[in-house]
Amino acid sequence: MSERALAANDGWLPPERQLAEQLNVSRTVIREATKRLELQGVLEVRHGVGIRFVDRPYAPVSGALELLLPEADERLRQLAEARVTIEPQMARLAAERATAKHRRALDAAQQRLAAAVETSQAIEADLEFHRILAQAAGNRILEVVLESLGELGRASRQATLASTGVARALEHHAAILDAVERRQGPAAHDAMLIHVQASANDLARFFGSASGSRRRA
Amino acid sequence: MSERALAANDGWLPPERQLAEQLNVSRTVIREATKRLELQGVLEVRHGVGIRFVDRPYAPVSGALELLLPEADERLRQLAEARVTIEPQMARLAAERATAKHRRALDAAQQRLAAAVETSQAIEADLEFHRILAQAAGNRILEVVLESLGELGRASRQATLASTGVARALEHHAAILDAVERRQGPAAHDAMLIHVQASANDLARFFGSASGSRRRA
DNA sequence: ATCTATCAAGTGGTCATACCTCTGCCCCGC
DNA sequence: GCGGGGCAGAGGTATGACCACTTGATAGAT
Repeated sequence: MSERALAANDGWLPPERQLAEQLNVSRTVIREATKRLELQGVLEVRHGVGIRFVDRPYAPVSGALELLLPEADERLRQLAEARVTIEPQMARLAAERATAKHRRALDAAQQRLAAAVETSQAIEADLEFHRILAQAAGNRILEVVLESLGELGRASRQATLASTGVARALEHHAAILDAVERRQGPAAHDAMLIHVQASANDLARFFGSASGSRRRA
Repeated sequence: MSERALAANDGWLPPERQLAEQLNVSRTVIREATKRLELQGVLEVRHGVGIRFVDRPYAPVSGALELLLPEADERLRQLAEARVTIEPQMARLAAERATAKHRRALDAAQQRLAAAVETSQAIEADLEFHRILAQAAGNRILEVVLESLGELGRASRQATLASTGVARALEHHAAILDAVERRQGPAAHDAMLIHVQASANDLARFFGSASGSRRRA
């Protein structure tokens, strides 16, 4: 418990054995602690490699939700519904609170989406756009929840983006972006509502189940 | 690995040592597993007593959010904002989907709130009302998220309920309940919006910070 | 007889040590 | 130059002992 202790030059922690000695506890308790922190999304433990810091506050949330809804199709339905519930409101907040930095980042994500050639790149750019919007909204709670939902729906985005192409997503994002630039909260809300409802409908069509349209918010 | 195995007559698991033997693994791995499951809200481990099953799918979520926003006042602000964002929408879904069973349970919670003498009883009845509403909405994801938020805001409810009394909460709940009975989604939405905005304003006043009113949803 | 303090059994929590498994990288042979 | 083998070091598991906490039974005082 001296000098640099567990300072971690890069994001890596000292080995478990060394850590145990530094903290004057047994390796057992170190292991239990790392396990907890891993589940909390603070650490990542890699067999044969080491332990490093990460920043995934959404990990516990997606984990819990995944465990909660094992059946993929019903999970996606509720996922889409949750997004329709939350994202438009969040877009409104984002439009009212976004700083210049946020707007630049949104712009960059939009350009990355336009330039994407691989589907995976498009997905990442799409997620990034929504993530920045959540950050701009200035509510960490909503941000983490949405991030978790995005994580759970990564696979579904694969399906929808592949079937409808990125053109429509680009169009929708542009409308949202425009509302944010003009600081028009309600407009951003409506634009986002259109966007997520379209995604929900795609998903419903993809699975052929019931569902349908939803009204205002 | 025979007979009743880890059947758990009541909700209790066999002791760790016995469990390890039954599953042919060391106690170490049993302990790591229980730790994980405890953090997932599936088990509760009590020193000197034993391990039992619980059902707290919201535990990881509240844990993550708590770790995310250590400062109490800012957390409560964002908490209130998140509730304003989500709960009205959820009330609308609940009004559209509630079964007779749900309506009876809401009624019971309402009566319990009216009959509460201790503040703690009132808090539980209040939480119960919102919980049932979330269940009626038929979206497990939103339900878990809201449950987590309720868990985090338990302390704040103490303050607001004590300062404003239960009378106003009863009134607001009655309006929501009425809308649910009549299956009026939008009415339920609006009634809930009034309710959570009032709570948010109480909180803001309680802390004397900035904040203020919020428009529609 | 009742109440209280003490104790003992059983539980999870920690420790120490040894060994297994996986990963990354160096180094040697080709 | 390149590819494969092996080595060092990381986390993963196994074991056996002991510590700390809860609970309830039990012996004692009142």
